[in-house]
Amino acid sequence: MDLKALAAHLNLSATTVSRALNGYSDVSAKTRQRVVEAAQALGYQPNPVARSLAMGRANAIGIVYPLEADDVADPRFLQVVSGLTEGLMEVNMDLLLASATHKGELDTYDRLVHGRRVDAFIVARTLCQDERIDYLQQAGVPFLAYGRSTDCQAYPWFDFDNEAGSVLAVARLAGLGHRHIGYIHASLHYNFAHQRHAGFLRGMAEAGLPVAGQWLLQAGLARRSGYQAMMGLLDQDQRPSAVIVDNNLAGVGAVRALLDRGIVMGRDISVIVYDGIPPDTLLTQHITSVVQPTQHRTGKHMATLMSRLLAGGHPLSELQMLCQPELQAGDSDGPAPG
Amino acid sequence: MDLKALAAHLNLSATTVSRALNGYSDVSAKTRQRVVEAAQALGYQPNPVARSLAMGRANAIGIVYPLEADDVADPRFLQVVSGLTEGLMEVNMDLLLASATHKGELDTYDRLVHGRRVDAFIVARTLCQDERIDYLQQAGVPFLAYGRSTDCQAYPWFDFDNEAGSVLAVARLAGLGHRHIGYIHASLHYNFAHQRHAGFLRGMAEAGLPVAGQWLLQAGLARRSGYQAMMGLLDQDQRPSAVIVDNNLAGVGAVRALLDRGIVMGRDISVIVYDGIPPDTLLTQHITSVVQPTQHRTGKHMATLMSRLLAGGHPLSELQMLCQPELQAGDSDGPAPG
DNA sequence: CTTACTTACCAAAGCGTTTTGGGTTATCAT
DNA sequence: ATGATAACCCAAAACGCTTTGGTAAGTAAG
Repeated sequence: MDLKALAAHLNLSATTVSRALNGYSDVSAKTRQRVVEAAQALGYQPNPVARSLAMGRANAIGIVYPLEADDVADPRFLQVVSGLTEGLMEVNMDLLLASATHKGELDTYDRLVHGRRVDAFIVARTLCQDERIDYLQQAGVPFLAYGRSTDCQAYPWFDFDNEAGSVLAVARLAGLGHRHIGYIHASLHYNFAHQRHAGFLRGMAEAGLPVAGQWLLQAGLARRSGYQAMMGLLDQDQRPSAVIVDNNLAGVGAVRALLDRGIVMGRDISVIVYDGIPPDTLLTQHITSVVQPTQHRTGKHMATLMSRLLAGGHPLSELQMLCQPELQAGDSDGPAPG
Repeated sequence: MDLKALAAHLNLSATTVSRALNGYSDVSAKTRQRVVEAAQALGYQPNPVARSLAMGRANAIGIVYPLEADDVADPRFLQVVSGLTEGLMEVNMDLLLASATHKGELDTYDRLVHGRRVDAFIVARTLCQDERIDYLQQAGVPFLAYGRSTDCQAYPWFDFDNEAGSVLAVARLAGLGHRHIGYIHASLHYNFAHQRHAGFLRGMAEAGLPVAGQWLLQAGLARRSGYQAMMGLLDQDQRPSAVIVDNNLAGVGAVRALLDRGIVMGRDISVIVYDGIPPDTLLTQHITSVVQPTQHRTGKHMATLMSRLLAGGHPLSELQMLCQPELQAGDSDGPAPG
């Protein structure tokens, strides 16, 4: 059942049927209804390939993920993708997944956009200085960044207010009387880590607390790495009475380290972790967390931004979205000792 | 740079250029080389959309995953997808990701295939009786199953020899002198669980060992569930001296339960887990495991099968692939006590 | 020197839409 | 009545490729 057949069945031209279905105004209400009903009844579905060819758009967006990165295995990624596909479906767009070695990532963008397979990209895991963004900007390829880079004035992005999240966390601990607060963070090349780190410093300053260099530890984006960082912290002569971990991967490791050492969270030490602790880790305590919208909602938000981007005509302000984090209280923190 | 432009540049017809590039035999070697070189030099890339329209194929395959399932978060899924995209890229196909609620899953297939967005599907997490497979078979939509259903004669699939894997595991434990072997498994509606379970029974029979019903426990596909199952096993009056867990999600939980109880693997109890234990779990021991090709290689294998399927003309035997598992020795098992 | 193949190429007809640039009829003020 | 305006509708071109059904030139066989 193609457009021509439908048109013949209705004694109309293909043009009119097409325009009726696509909401053009030069079709009478009566005709439009007739068309829509017939399309429904006969189960007509436009051929997206023909559509794309005629319109010069692929009606698909691409997402490239690096093959060898630790975070390929990050389940959260898949959840974002899930929300994304759902949102894109509503505007009749497809999501194309491509993989690339880190080295070949730019080539992959090139191939996809040059080959007109996708209309735009989503760039995930943004770095402070991100060559992918530089490349796409310079090549004039539309994209939406999941996370801002340092210089983010000129392109669309979706991000969390990471700085505010850390300020929130510090304020909570300071309110509980903590004066010695440690901080475990991912590589500051990741902008989310950079922002959260900045927020930590600002929060400490606002609370009038000193920042101790030896309690500022960098960990990789991996559970084991967080484990080691926390162990390192615990082995120091002077321990902080509270610790913030800037990502949940390292957070899981950090919490496990405390358990292994028999240190009770909420009593012996206070812990706040970003993004909570996923239930698959078999840790029973409720960790006090800085939380953001669910990954799934995040995906839907990005779909919205994406459709605006492709529709065109939206000012940049409507293509940038900042989500405020919240503090979710658990029982992993408590009043400072003494 | 489109085909016509390239043809004009070469003083050839578009037909000839197209046929030269697509390996038709009615082009002289000299001309073909000239064309290929010019295409290379001018950076010509065929427009896949136009191509698809002309050929009546989408040049894309679809993979639908359920939104609410536990295993959306399964990192292994993403790794398979990674290998898949890589393999498909080589044959110039795209991977389209779609999500669906379990309820709406069949509709999604319908929409994608009816809308000619994809040429074929990959069906993952196959059940013994799988309505998706029934549907696709009956609808005449090409697909490749990742895992067989019970009745798997008539369609293409990729699978592991799960039964052999369990036989291997039992034989190893029996060889170590174990006579009392427990088994924790996922829902037998999953065919992989069914097959592994059958293999367990066969292995026990072949070793002349009795199967104790109270040591045959079902757990969900989740770490917590495996934790609880192992705890249940440990709380019984009589404990087995060895346990096999049929999936690594439950396996992680089971191992954690042993650690929490202070039971030392390899000394107090022997443990074999399917698919190993991912490094993100912060468990230090090397668990003896039934292992399969990496997820990434699995994906590439599936890409191969898929391209055969779409090329047509291959007998079913070349569209079905069974991988043999191996036993990877660790230090979580040891001789039976006494 | 035909006849019959083979080789190397090409014009034109699709593929199923959207878009362009009208055209026809009714409506309305003049 | 008449020109202008609006409201509907449509034929044909375009999108960039593949495929069909040739033709012309060269070669081999009769």
